[in-house]
Amino acid sequence: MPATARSARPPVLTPGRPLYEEVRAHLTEGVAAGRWKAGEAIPSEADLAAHFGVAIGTIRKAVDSLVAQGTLLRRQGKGTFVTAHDGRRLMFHFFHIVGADGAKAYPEVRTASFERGRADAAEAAALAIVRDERVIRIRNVLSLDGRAVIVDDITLPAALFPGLTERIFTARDNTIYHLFQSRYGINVLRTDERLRATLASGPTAALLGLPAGAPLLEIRRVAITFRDRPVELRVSRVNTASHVYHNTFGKGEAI
Amino acid sequence: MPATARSARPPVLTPGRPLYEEVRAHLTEGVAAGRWKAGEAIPSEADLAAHFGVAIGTIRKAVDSLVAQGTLLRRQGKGTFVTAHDGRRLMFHFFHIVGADGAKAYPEVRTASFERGRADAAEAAALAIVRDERVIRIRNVLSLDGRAVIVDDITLPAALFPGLTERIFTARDNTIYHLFQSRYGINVLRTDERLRATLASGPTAALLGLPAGAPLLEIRRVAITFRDRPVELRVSRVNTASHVYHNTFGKGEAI
DNA sequence: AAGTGGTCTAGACCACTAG
DNA sequence: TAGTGGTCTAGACCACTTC
Repeated sequence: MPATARSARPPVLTPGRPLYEEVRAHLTEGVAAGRWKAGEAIPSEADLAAHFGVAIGTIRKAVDSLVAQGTLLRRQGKGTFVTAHDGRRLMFHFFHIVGADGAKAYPEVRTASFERGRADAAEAAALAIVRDERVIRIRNVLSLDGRAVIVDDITLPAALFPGLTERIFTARDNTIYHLFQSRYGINVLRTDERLRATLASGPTAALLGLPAGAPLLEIRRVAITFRDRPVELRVSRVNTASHVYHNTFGKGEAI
Repeated sequence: MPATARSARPPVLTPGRPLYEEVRAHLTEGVAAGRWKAGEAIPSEADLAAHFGVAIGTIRKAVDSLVAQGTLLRRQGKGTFVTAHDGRRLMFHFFHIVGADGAKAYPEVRTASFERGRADAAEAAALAIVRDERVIRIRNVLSLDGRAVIVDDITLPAALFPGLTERIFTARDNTIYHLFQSRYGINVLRTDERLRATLASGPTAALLGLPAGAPLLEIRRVAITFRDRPVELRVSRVNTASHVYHNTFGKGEAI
């Protein structure tokens, strides 16, 4: 069959852009809409090819990009699955504090406060909501190697997290992004971070056991899901006396 | 022709791993060895397919990964080129300081000192050289919007940069990584960064016009080329009063 | 018109997982 | 043994660049 003679396909694939992009968009929509939930398998490549009326190679190209993006996960012989945020996957995808020697460390989290309020101007701008919209504010203290090292101030749009209580929040046995996903169907796709150096003061200094004037690394992170929707604002203050923020650029594997 | 009946191919492709990985390794080797220089075109996909004795689709898969890695660059209708570090490509790939409002800014660079010396223990460890090996130390002051904001202390293994003088270094009209590439054939593939918060003191404070005790963001970066070879150690100290370090994780494009 | 990369097809066989 | 993803082929046509 020549490449141009496409057979009839149930879902309308609007022309103008490559088929694999159409397929990719449909798959992404399916995940975002919860048609396939985190950890579940999507249909086999052969089924998808039949469903969309395209060759299996086109399906593979679409799935490839979603695997690269982190939305899907392939397991040879088993199937293709929606990525689940358990198993510490995003733990280290989005947590970049390591020991000064580069050793990874799992933080121990304690929730210091959990309150409801209304968005101020900065929060509203970061979360793409209107001012005075309801938000949830959480303060966590993270310890590494038994010492308090990080203070996290988290702001969530309350509308996205109905029924979230301190009890539910602290009872989670996994990362916060896993909670987002398992309870609210929110997949964090990417984060945007801005880092500054500041000086310790007030309650933050006290929580970290530091004198006023000690240097702190401040990380202002916005977590983003499908359709560029911000779902979380998190301001972290890190004592970098014995831990550092670690980061690599470029996907170059050795030859 | 069935998939298993491969025709004779001049370069021996060792079995055991996928053909496209073999091809990828050969292409990477060619770039690393300078067979095709930065900005030059590699052979066409059809030529490569004939040369390696594989299908064009296999070549495409190998090239795809090198394009994703940033080593190669495709231009439809023209060819596939070795990425050149001019045109500010790596400028913003590896320079992450932006205005507090997120606006990109081009730094103005002034070289404050250029000296030769011998590696101390920390430099030797970071650059994978032996202690007391010859190094070049450069101190740059970077200004954004007319104000000194960053002090860079750069350490280079002298063996990798023969004949590098302050005159050559400061005469460059482009980024330092472009100089690495154009004069020494060194392609920076990736960087490893560790960030801490520190306090301003001594000459750094003076260069930035800050009082002692002001908070500074310290970035310790190692630049890495093929075969995981470190080629540069750079310690940057950034005044984040009106600029921030910006960073995103996750390649998620909107649906 | 010729040459390049970009998309897509149809089908083969291999490697892994499960019943 | 059946079903899944992983690799690879051979060839078609399209879109872009250059002459």
